[in-house]
Amino acid sequence: MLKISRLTDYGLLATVYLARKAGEVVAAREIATFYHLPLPMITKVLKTLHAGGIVQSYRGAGGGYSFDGDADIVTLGQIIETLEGPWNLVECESVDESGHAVCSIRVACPSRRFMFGINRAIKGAFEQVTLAELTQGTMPFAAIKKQELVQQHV
Amino acid sequence: MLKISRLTDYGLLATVYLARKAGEVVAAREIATFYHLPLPMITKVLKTLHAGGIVQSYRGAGGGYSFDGDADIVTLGQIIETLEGPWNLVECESVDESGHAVCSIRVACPSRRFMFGINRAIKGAFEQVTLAELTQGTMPFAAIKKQELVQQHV
DNA sequence: ACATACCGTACCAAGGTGGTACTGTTTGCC
DNA sequence: GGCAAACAGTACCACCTTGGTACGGTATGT
Repeated sequence: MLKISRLTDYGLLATVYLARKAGEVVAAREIATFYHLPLPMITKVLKTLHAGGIVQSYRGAGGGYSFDGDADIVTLGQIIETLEGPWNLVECESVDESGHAVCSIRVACPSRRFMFGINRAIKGAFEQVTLAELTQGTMPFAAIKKQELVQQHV
Repeated sequence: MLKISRLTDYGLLATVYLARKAGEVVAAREIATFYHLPLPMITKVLKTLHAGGIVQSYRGAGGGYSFDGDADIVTLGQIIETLEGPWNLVECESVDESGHAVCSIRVACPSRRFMFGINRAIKGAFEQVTLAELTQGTMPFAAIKKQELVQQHV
């Protein structure tokens, strides 16, 4: 239905929270209570973020998570990719376990090229928003200009 | 998972097929066999497209569907909106039956503004691709330029 | 030792999606 | 008139994803 999952949304909130306290070790519980969200959800998403290398984790008493990276380098796209996994707008370009194309009418498909392009445009939009901007709460709105980069993808 | 549903995909294919034979009445069966897709799926999606005013329908023997409009005016965005219904990237802006905001932390949410912007950017991307272009198979790639239209949405 | 807090995995209910079936209604044609 | 073609509407179902929970394990500071 063309929307990001709630889990991904939680992940963004958690990342922003950590980025706002960059370098500081914060327990998952603190984030959960701050946003009034169920703790298991936050921990689950933080595990994923850690596995993806977005945040660091510290075990044991006094442990927690922290964002130690550069908020100007980490992008919204990276975070979403980490949380949602690799995705495509349509299955056109997706392949199954054996590496074969999923879509059977792929070569003759009239919408594939467009979808591929829009797919990239959307990913590009996510890629151009940095965590720093998310954290600051400013809004460098990404507009889409047609014919900006006409590409005949073959 | 941030992808359009397969039904919507079918709908795009069907619309393009009709647009390529603009004015001509085509049976659903013809479209289904052309794309090697299950007939009930195609009929279902064509009903939706007709209900949304994208295509015309003709009942009875020799009936079918046809695209009689202007392919330069109909946009990909309109078709998707018809097929998927109104959507938002996140639930932030969605409201329940009584008109209240779904999201409880809405006012303090750090990602809302961005999501709202990206939401619009994506919709804008869809809106800028016309059915005519889809039909021709050319690809006016939509690029996203940051800071193109900085908007401080309140 | 013990409490804190992350790790891994498994589980479950609910909702959405993809697909099918069936009955009705309209219309062209013999 | 009768029949077949083709859309209309609705209901149904299996499957998968999603949101959320539970629980035992491990690391660590006091």
